[in-house]
Amino acid sequence: MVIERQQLSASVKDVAAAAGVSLGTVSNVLNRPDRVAAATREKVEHAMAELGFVRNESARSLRAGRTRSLAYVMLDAGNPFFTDVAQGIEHAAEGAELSLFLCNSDSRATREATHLEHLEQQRVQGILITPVDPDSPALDAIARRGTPLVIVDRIRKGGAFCSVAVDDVLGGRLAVEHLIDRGHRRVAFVGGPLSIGQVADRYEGARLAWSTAGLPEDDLTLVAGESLTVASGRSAGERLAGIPSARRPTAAFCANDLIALGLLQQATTAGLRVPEQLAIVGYDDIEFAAAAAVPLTSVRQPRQELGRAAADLVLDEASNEAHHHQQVVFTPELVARASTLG
Amino acid sequence: MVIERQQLSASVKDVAAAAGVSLGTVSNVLNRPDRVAAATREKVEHAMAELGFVRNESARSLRAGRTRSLAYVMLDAGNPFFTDVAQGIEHAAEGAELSLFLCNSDSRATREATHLEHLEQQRVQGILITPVDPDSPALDAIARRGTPLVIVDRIRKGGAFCSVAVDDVLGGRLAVEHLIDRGHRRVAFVGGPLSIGQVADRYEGARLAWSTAGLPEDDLTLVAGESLTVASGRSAGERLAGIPSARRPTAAFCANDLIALGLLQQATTAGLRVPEQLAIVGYDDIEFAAAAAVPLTSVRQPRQELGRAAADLVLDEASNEAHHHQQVVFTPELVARASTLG
DNA sequence: GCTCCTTTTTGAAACGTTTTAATCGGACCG
DNA sequence: CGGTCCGATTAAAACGTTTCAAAAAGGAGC
Repeated sequence: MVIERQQLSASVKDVAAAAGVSLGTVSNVLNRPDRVAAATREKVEHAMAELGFVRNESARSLRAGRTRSLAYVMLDAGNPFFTDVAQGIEHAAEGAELSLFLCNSDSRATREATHLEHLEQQRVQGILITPVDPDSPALDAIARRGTPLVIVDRIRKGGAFCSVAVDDVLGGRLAVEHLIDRGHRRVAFVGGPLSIGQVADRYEGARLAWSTAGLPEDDLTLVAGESLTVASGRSAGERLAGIPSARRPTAAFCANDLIALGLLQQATTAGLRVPEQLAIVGYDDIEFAAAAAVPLTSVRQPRQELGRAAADLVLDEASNEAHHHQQVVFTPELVARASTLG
Repeated sequence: MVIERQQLSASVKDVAAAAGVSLGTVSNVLNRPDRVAAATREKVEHAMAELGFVRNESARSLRAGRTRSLAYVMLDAGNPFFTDVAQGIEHAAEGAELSLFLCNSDSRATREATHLEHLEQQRVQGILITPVDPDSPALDAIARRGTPLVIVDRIRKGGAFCSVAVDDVLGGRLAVEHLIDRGHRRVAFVGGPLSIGQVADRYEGARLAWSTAGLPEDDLTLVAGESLTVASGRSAGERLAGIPSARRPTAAFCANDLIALGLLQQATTAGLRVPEQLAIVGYDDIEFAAAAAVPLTSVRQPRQELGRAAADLVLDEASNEAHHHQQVVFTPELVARASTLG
C-alpha cells in the first residue's frame, strides 16, 4: 500500500481553477451555499474533496479580525480542581462554537507570561486565567489593550476585568464550625504558604469561626507547608504524628484535598486512626477525596459552574458592547464524610 | 481611576506612521534588529510601546505558511495519567519555542472530530493524539493531507504516522506474575470494556502469565465494567464483596488506578481488609495511587517520557525532510506497595 | 567633485480568505 | 422588441505580516 502525502495544501484559488469557476464562487460555496446554483456547488464540492482542501484559519481570522477561540491558563493541570474548572469552560466554549486553548502555567510566573504573550498575539477572543499573582500589572495591560480577560478563582476588585471565585473565607468558616460542632477543641490548619490568596482566605475563615466560638486562639495551630501538594500533606502528617497525644490537635483542616490526602496517608501509616484520633477536613472536594479509603469530609466548590460563569463573562465582554465588569462570588458547601464523622 | 481601553489594536503600519519610518523598517526592528540604526530602532520601539502594539499572529503565520504551535488531543483530562503525558509534551514544546494547544475529547468521538478539524484548519505544526479509536480513517486522512500526527499510548502499525506507547501486554503480565508470586490462586481482572485496546492488551498479558504458570483458566475471572473510572471500580467492588469468601478471588488486577481506587474504597467499606482478604494491583501509578490510605501496588508507565518522545517525533516529522515513521514502545515497571505486600 | 563601497531604508508583492459592488445572461412584462 | 428585474457569478480590494530587490544615504579614497 503506497500512501502518498499531498504536497502543499490546496487553496481556494486552486479549488476554483479545478472546478472551472471563480474564486469568489468557491468562497460562496463555503459561506453562503444557498446563493450558488446546485450544479455549480456540486462541481466545487467535488473539487474540494479531490484536492483535500482545508480552510486556512489564519487567513480567515486575519480577514475577520478575530479568531474563533478562547483560552484558559491553568495554574496546575495536575490538580483535578482545575481540570474540572476547565471542563466547565469547555462546555461553554462548545456551546459558542469556539475552540478552547488550554495552557498550563504550572505555577511559574515566567511560563504564564509567555503563554499570555502568545495568546494575545493570537488574538483569541478572550483569556480566562487563574493567575500566579492576581495583582500582576501584566493582566491589566492585556485588558487595556483590548483582549477580554477574566480571573478565575480569585477576586480582583477595581481591575479592568471581571473575576469569578468562591468565597474562601466562608469555606474556611464552614470547615472549622463543623469541627467545633463535632467537639474538637484543638485544631490544626494545614496549608500551603499564606502568600497564596486562597490559603490566606481559608485560614482567615478558620480563625473567624474559632474566635466566634470563643475558643482560645492558641488552640488553632498553623502548620504551613511549602505547597498545596500531596507531598506537603505527608510531611505535615509527620509533624502532627510527632506531637504527644495529650497536646496533639484532634482534627486538621487542610487548605486543599491534595494536602488532606497526603495527611490522611501519613497519619494512617503512623498508626493514627481517622477520625477517632485525628479528624480531617479537606478543601475542593475533588473526586479523589470521596474515593479515599476513609472518604474525606471536604468543602465543595462549584467547579464546573465556576468555569462556565467565567466563560460566559468573557464571551459577554467579547460580544456585548454594553458589557460592564463584575465580580461573581459563589458559595461553597461542606460535604461531611467519614473522615470527621467516625 | 479611569481605565481607558485602547480602541483597535495598532498595526505595523500605524507604528511606522507614528515613528515616521516605512513599514519595512518596523518589520526589520521586529525581525532583524541588527540591520537597523540604533536611533531609528529606538524611535520605533518607543512608538510601539506608545501604541501598545501587539504582533498579529494570524498575519504572521499566514505569511509564513506555518504556525508556531503544537496540539495534544487528550482522551480524558480528568485522568492524571493524561495530564502527566501532557506535561511531558509541554516540556518538549517549551524547548522548541512552540505553544501547546491542549484539547480534551473526553472520550467522545464527535468532540474529537471537531477538535481535529479545528486544529487542521489552524495549520498547527503537528498533532499528538490519544484517540478514541486508533483505527479511525480520519487520522490517516489528516496525515495524508500533510499535518504531522503522532498517536500517543497506542501503537498503530502501517499507518502514515508514528506512534508511541507502553507495552501493555507486558504490563499485564508483570502484574499477574507478581500476584502469583505472592501466592494468589484466584484472581479477578477488573477492567473497562475490552473494546478499549489498552484494556484488551492488559487482559491478554494477565492471561498469558496465568496460563504460563499452569493455573486453571477459570480461576482468572473477568469483571468487565463500562469505563475506566472510580465509579466503575466501586461497583466492581460491590460485586466482588458479594461473592462468598470461599470462592471470592483473593486478589484483583485493575485495568487502571482509578478503578483500583474505587475498588479499594468499596472493599474497605464492605469490611474486606486489604491486602489480607483482597490484594489489589492498579495500573498507571498515578500520584493518587501512592497516596491512597493503603498505598497501591501499580504498574508504572513512563508518562512524561511518553509525552516527550511523542513530541520529539512530531517535531522531527515537521522539520526533517528525511523523517521516517516509527513505533516506539516503552517498558512498564511494577511498583509493589502495601496493597499486595501485607 | 567623483567613484565605489557599505549601511540603512524603502516599496511592492505575496500569503489565503471574505466581502462588496459590479457584471452577465436569461426570463418576464408591457 | 426593448426594458426591467432577478439570480448566479465574478473581479477587486482588504486584512497585517514578512521578504526581497532596489533605492537612498553616508563615507572613504582619490
